[in-house]
Amino acid sequence: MAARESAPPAPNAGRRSERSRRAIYDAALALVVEVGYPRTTIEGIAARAGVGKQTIYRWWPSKADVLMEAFLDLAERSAREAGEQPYSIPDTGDLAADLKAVLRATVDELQDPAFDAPSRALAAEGLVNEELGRQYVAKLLEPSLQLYVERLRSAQKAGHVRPDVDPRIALELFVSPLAQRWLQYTGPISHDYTDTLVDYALYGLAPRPQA
Amino acid sequence: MAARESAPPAPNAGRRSERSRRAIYDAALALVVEVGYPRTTIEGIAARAGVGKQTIYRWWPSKADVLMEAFLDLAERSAREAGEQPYSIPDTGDLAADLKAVLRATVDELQDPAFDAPSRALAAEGLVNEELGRQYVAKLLEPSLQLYVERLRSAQKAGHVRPDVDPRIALELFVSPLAQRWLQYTGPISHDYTDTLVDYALYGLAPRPQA
Amino acid sequence: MAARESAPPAPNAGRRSERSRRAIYDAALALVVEVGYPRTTIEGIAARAGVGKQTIYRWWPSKADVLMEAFLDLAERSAREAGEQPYSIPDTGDLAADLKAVLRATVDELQDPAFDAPSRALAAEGLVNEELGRQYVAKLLEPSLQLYVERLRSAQKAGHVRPDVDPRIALELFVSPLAQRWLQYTGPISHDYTDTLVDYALYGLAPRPQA
Amino acid sequence: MAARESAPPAPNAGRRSERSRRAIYDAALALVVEVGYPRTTIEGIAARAGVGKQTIYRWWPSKADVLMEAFLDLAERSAREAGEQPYSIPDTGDLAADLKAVLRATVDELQDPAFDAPSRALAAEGLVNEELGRQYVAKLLEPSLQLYVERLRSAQKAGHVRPDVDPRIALELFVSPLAQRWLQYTGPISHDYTDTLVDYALYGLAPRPQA
DNA sequence: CGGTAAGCGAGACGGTACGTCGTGTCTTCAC
DNA sequence: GTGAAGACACGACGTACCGTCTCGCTTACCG
Repeated sequence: MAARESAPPAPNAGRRSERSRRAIYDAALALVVEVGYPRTTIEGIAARAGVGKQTIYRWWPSKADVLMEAFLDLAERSAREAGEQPYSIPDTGDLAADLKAVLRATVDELQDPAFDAPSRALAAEGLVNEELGRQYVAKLLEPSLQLYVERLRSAQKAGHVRPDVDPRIALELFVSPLAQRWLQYTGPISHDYTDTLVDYALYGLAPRPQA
Repeated sequence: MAARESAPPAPNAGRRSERSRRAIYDAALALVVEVGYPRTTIEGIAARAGVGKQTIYRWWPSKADVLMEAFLDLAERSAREAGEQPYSIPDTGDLAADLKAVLRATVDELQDPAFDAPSRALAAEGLVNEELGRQYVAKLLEPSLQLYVERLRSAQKAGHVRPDVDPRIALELFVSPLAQRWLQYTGPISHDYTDTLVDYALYGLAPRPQA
Repeated sequence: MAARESAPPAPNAGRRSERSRRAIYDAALALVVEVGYPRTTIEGIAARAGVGKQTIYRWWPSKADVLMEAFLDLAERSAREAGEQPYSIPDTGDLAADLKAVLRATVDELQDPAFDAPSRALAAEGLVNEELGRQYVAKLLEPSLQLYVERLRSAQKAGHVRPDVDPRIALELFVSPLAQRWLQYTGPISHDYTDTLVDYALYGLAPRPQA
Repeated sequence: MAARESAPPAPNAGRRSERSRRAIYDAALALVVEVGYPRTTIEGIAARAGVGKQTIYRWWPSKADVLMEAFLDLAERSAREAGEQPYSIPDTGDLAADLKAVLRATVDELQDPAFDAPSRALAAEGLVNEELGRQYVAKLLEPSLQLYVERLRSAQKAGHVRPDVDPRIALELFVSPLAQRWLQYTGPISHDYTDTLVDYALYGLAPRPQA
């Protein structure tokens, strides 16, 4: 439609070296895992990728953007490998069981440094850089959360969730606590823990009148 | 009993300049608000505080630690100003109302840049630096969360919360969603929103058998 | 044959900026004249030359080495400007007259701050840093002294100097006293003074048997 | 007659600690020998002497002045130890022999690091700091040179030196070459060398008419 | 002979410069 | 005409000393 950039001559994406891109992704992810995000530098990435610095600056505006793309690419590849229906929450009819299953899988994923390190790094950058934070949410978080929204809608249709409940808010009852414990070290995360969250969220804290 | 440091000669805290400390706190907080955390530098803090860099390095190991102390000091002073019972959650007997009131106050606080900017900066640093992250939790977060624990225990005694519920986990149902929306920009925060969180958390998402 | 450096990656001299080099030379010489050697700093040179500090550290190991090169360059340029026979001592057949002429010119040169300041600074550094001192001698002093050696050899051939005299030592009789008075302020320097030195050195202090 | 300083309250020399002064002298001399002059710092001297920095700043204006006094003190003590007539040149009637003897002794002294290091350091500082340079000459150099003046005067009376020769200049013919070789590494120094200097200086470079 | 003011060891302070590292821009050369 | 290589201006880092300034303390002198 229109040129995106104005000042720089807008590099010709057609000629872009796929080889370099891959090397940069790999280097960025490896460095974040190995030395941590703050000690990961653009010079370091370039050196490790066997690439000129300019090649990075030509295509990405910042270290965080490199990592963001690298991580999205990683997620995509993982998903592709993992198999069929790339992303969705099972719907067996038993809402509690389905949520527990997904959250258990999430807990496992969060323990994997290859996922934890870059993801945490991006989150950290996003806290302090609103622009990037919103990208993080839009590209990484929200797509996953929408799966919960769908599963909860389905549960509402089946009468297992109150119809007046807003699914986008409801999902936060079990997702946000896990997220916070993970990111901020406010507590240990485990399968038991997420099971409990699901139970509390679905049935509430207040005693049931009859039961 | 035992010497703490070994390499550096352990500065004599008795001789410390109160004047400099105050100036450093003020400068650090002001800069984080004005130019943002990443562009806040130790040199900048020193210059603004009218202090030698060494005076900062003598007493703090890193920018983040300076900010942490500065922010703790700020919180303390605010609390002292604010009044008597420094921190507690009202206990009117109506759990929902009490929680909503506290969360509304928290929402307001999170909008204040003087609180938001440093707090967010520390959280960001903590994501990527586990040591600091745990300090952040221990010194800033957990004390507040304990107030929720107490209030929930009191509610359990009054029979307003199921006795088998773990209050430390329960509080996350309404605190963590707010925290995540605030920190990660996953959604807007408002009084309505926190009210809803309290309702969902207390009464659950699943329909009640009788009502 | 063998790599010279090992730790630093040995900058590529081909890419070196001539512009920066010149600016650094000029700044270094100007500062030494204006504020003196001890108050000439690498930061100051960089600032005045409009150059990053690293550009200095990349090419020179120390302030003294910068100044050494700058001064050598200055000397070379002066010589080139000055004209034809770049460096030599006249040989009119009258040894005393020739030596007096050269020494008078030297006296004049030593009074010029543009020469005195850097030269003295390098000498001072060389006193305390043997490595640099030897460079100073090899690059700056010895070439000039060799001219005296040649002139004295020529005089020996002509029978004006005893054949058993070592010219390399002989020249010190008039050069070193001047050098010491100049460098150490042990006495005033003037054309009369150097004339006297030549006379004393050529004809000795002891009375001549006949005369 | 009048207070020397005006701004500072002029420390009371009567109360001065002799113990500290000695310790400072010793530390200064030792450090200059061990680590070299440029890496000798006032902080280092104070630490090594077990003395507060202020005790140094109270009594001396600069590192060089400390060293100057320390070295003068050392020289004095050495002289006192060495024996009776602290400094003088023998007068056996044989001028050449007497000069050679003294210069040989000087050569030996210049090889001793305890003498060489501080002396060289002060000379270096003096090159670049005229004020100090003149002090160096007045306090350290000139007194020794005066001994040569006297010896030469005596030789003139005895008819061994031409009466029209200026002894203050004459002495430089053998002293300055040695000084330059020593300070600037322009050549090796040895007994042979100084013997040669004396011969050249006394009898000149030009051939004698008769012999 | 007891009080007080000085010198003292100690070391924190506001500064300046150090030498290094990383940024983002620019230029050169090879493919 | 893209990309590897890397020099460049710049800015911040964390360290070392500077010279000044309190702090107790000890020590002499003086009233």
